[in-house]
Amino acid sequence: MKTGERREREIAHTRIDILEAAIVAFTRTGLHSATMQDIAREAGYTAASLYTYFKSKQEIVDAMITHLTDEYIQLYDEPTPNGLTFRQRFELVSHRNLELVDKRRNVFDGFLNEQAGSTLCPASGSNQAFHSNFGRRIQRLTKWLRDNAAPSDLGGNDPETLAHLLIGMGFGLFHQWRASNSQVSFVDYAAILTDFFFYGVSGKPKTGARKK
Amino acid sequence: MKTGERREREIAHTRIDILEAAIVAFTRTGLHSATMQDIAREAGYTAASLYTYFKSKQEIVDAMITHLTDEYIQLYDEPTPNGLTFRQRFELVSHRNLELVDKRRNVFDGFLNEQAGSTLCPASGSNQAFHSNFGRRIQRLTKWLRDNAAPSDLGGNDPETLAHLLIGMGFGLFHQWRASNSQVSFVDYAAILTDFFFYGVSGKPKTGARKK
Amino acid sequence: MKTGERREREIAHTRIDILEAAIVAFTRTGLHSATMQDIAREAGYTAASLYTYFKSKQEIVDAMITHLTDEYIQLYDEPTPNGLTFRQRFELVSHRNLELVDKRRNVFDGFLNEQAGSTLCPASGSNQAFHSNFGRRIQRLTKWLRDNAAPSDLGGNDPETLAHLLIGMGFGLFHQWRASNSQVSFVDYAAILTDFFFYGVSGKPKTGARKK
Amino acid sequence: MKTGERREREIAHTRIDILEAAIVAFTRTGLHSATMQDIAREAGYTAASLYTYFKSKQEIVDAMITHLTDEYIQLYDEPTPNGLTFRQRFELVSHRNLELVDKRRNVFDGFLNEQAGSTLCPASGSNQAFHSNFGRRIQRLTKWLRDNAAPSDLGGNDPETLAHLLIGMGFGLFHQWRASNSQVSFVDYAAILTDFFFYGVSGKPKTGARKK
DNA sequence: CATGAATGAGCATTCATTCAT
DNA sequence: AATGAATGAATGCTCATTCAT
Repeated sequence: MKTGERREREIAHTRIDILEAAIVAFTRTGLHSATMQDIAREAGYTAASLYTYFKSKQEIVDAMITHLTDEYIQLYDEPTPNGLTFRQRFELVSHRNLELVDKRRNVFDGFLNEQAGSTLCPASGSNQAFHSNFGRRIQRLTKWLRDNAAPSDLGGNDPETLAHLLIGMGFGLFHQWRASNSQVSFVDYAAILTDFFFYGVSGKPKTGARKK
Repeated sequence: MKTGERREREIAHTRIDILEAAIVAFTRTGLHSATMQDIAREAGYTAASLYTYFKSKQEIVDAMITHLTDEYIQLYDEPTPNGLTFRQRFELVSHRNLELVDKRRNVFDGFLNEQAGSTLCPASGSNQAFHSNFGRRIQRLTKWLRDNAAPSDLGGNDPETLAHLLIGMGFGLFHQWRASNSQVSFVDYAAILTDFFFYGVSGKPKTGARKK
Repeated sequence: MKTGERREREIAHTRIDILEAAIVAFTRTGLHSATMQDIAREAGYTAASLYTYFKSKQEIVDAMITHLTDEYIQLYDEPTPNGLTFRQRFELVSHRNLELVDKRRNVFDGFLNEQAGSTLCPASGSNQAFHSNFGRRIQRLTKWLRDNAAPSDLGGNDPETLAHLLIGMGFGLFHQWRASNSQVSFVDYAAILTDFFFYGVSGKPKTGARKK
Repeated sequence: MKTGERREREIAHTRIDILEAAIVAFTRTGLHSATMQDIAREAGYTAASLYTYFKSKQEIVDAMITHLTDEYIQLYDEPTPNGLTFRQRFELVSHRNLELVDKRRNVFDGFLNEQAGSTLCPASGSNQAFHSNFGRRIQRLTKWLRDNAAPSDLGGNDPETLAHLLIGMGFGLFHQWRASNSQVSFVDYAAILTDFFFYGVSGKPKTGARKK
């Protein structure tokens, strides 16, 4: 007889399976167009069964967004080698970041397609979940900047503003990558992102004046 | 009896009216949630009447996106005073840009809410319209950079990449603006955008070393 | 072009048609079992069309109950010949009453079947409508008793109590009639009802003591 | 190891427990709205377990109706003191009757609410159970009248008709009682019922004229 | 025997779209 | 040209019932 604990673990596992299936289904068909049947089919269940694990479609959507956000946030919790400069840490984390986006590229494709395709279309209640989760991303990145950069490293810029700029830049580069259809991995954009983040269009100073 | 030309002008006018109504309806209720009746009510017609001017709801959505993109693109066609430096021209255009976003803020709110809320949800094939229109924005901005900046102004960066970064940054700042609930106008972010675009976090060089 | 008034009349007419169809459907299949499709089929529409005239299934149910109650109440508003004794008026109205039940026998069959079949099963919101409409029946009958009987005619009994007893007796007799499968019309029970109402089991006094 | 007999007794006991739970569940939520889970929860089982004791939900409903009817019928089998007049016996049995209704008031509330609320809604074939059980009530009351009343006591009325009238009157009074929200016990209506049963609205003859 | 899990069969409701007037 | 009315096609969700454990 399974212990309650074990059962709970199984349920949690099934929930994750369903969420991953939902990601696939939503990514393929769109957040709104994807039906419970689509998700169920992808997960290997019938639509009715999903209600054993989630109360409603909305709950699945919300949990999925939170799931993706959790995954993103964990990225900043992974340890980094000691003794790196801020710029080196930045590049490392950017690399991880783009790596994750690459892994989840379909999700963002969906995002670009639907969102852009629509350019607008606030559903009903999902917004809540998205909003708070977008906020969580911003906050985690903001905290990372505060923890890893000296104020002088940020040129006196507000870390929260920089977080918004960075996430926006990520979207922009992602779009270019997808549009280019090139074979390069998205992580290769980390260098561009880093350079631009530190120096903008003016580029790294050529003179040796940057001693410190 | 109206001439064919006059009729055509009237039809074109009605189409624009409907598109503006659609923007309001979609912005209020969401791209997917907004029904033909919602749009019709906003436009002062009945749902059935919309079919006189558009073949389907999708066509309205597509036309609306194109309409908004046209509006955006025109922004770059407005004349600018002569004798400005690149940075001055950049700031001026950024200002116009954010001004337009401010005017259409509800549209972008919708975008952030629904899209982000969903983070994904590609309709079915409609995305085509978005995609091509997003591309048009990128292209126009890219062209503007090419026309207005000397290669050295861009630090050797690819104008198209910069266009992607800029549009992404715009989204990021817009989100911060909306989340902050402050009374500042969005156009005030033009300075931040400009500074960051030119120097990244390192900021404008303080020393006179940048003579040349 | 139809005037608004004429349109309204048409809508009202269609609503009644649907209610009558609903009575048939509900009577045949049961209040809960009958689907919107059942009602629509009976009314010659599709299920979707019913929503043009009613907001929900519940609204149809409520309107139907009210419709039936209205019909019942009107029965007491029809004029009666002058110069009748209370007993004569009572018998006349009873006659009309049973006549209506006869006409609507299927409705009451449904009532007996489902209700009895279940003997209990308070749905969800329909109760409200039923309750208030059952109350309306009681009140109208109570008023009729007050208007048509001198207190001495009622032997000092509370008219409202008598109304409850009468309606209950009607149900009881109806059940007997349906169970007996006899060819007699239900209106023939009016005499039994009247005799019992006036004298109970003791029956009409045999002596001529019932002068004036 | 339990003997087959003992097991059978246990099963029968569990069945009764489930039926009582069903009464509570149906009474609370309605015959149709109450789900197997509702019943199971009330009975301290899971829905699946109910199928060990009953073949289907319908079987539970039917058994429950029969259970309630059995309880009602037993009422007439309880001994009554000797030497009472018919009227005294009638009043005694009426008292017991209303007492039972009082005890089961929720059941009848459900009846009034749902049934009346619907006024119709025959399930599908379940009605059979109700019908036959309603008939059993009538028959038992009819038999009681035959056993306890001399033909003259009934004024020559058909006992079966009287049984229908009485049960109907009971429903009518019950409704009044519930609607009045008064603190009186329902058994207090026994006097009204008795008086009306014997004399109708004309009331007990005041004069001694009713000799012979 | 009890049950967690799974499911098939339905059902009310919505909505883009058509068409006669 | 405008619209009231009608509808086909979906969709989320519920629930009685089954079955392996």
